Amino acid sequence: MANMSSNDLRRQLEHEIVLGEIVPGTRLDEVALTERFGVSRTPVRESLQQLSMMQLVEIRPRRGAFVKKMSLRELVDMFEVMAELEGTCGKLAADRMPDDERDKLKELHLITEPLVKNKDYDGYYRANVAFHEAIYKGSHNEFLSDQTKSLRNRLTPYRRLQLRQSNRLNNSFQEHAEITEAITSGNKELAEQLLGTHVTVQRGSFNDFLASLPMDLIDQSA
Amino acid sequence: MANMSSNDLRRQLEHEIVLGEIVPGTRLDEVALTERFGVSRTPVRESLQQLSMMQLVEIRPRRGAFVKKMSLRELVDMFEVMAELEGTCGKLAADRMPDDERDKLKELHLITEPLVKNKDYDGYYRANVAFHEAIYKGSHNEFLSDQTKSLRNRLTPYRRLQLRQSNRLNNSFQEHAEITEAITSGNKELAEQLLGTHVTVQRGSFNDFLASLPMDLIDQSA
DNA sequence: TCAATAATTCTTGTATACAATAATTATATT
DNA sequence: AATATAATTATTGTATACAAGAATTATTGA
Repeated sequence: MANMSSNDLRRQLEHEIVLGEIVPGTRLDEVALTERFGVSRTPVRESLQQLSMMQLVEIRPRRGAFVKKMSLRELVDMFEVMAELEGTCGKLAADRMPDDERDKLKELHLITEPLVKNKDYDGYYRANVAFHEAIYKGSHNEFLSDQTKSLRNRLTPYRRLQLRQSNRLNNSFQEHAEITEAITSGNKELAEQLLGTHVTVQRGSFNDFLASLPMDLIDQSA
Repeated sequence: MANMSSNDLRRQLEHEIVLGEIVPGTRLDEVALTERFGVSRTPVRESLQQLSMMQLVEIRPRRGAFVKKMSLRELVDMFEVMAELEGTCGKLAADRMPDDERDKLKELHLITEPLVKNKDYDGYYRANVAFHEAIYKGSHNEFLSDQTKSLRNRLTPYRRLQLRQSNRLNNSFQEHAEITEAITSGNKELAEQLLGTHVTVQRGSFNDFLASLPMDLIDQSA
């Protein structure tokens, strides 16, 4: 398939970076990628250029491509924007979701109850993604939905561990209940407010949020 | 200078697309760009890959790169997000701007008064950009500021003509006055609300907004 | 004359070659 | 032995070469 090699490569690397399989800061050696994917440097370089525009990779002239390492400041800023975007999605979803989508959202929430009970972290993680993406789509603004999803992806490496505690799971489930109620009942102000605080801090303090970040992945140069 | 050729190329094309010098839908021929910039296809292609990730260019496999043409739906969605981002910038700026930035904002607003009087459309256009960017920066959230600026750029080709009427100029000036007052006085709710409506509709109707769009630049395929 | 198909040309996508700079290792000097 | 400098190696950035698919033109047959 044509031109797909550089796009495929980009998607694969994107996936690995977002999932934290390639740790922030790692150098992406062109010839190494060449050998790994069995292609020449041309598509490898094109995929790296793409990733650099997605802000997932930093290209330092004449010294190579590196998986982007966020500073604490950058992360805090990004989480703040994420909160706004999630809030906006919730506000619009509360306004615009048709009945079947509201039912689906309720369902997506309810199926997580046993996952919380069984402390199925991986299961809850996946269900959580589905729940939130249903809200993004519920905004019926595809651009907003894509932007929010893309920002979520960029923050994922820094959040993976956040749900790995039983109390956080319970907390998240509780908040989802309120969010679901707000959206399905069409209370857009409440939906916006709940989702705005849900992302970042899980109703805890800013210090709790900071403490939840994996400091070893964070750029301390500045 | 190293690796700068593909980045320079990207920046130059980005500039021309944002300013509408290259009309949406135009095909970007690789060899033509090769000849124009006096470089080989490699940096040309790399810059096109970059632009495609910025959503300014659409690469159709095996048929080339085209300046992205937005559909009406996409535009409406993007303007809706733009309104939210501007509002958020305003809200945060009202909270976070130090005194000197508030003074600077007042000044940026006041210097537009003669421009409005003299119907200096180009001058007002530039001053308007400066005014809004001061608010973005005032949010003291660089990520938000960058995102907002980038989205504004993507929408620019579809807004260039919006201020080309005397009544719109007056209207914009009047709204800026209120926005400036809200931000400098720290009224964040008002700042958010005013900026949210300022972007899109200039307090007019949705139909007025639609009518202001250059339909010839808009993708009608869907 | 028009439609369908074949031949040709053009363009993209990928691989490779070459040049320039950075990184590394070796050598020399104190 | 340690540091500075030179030589070597490796890696990036750009140009070119080649292969495959799309677009265009020419040709054939009704």
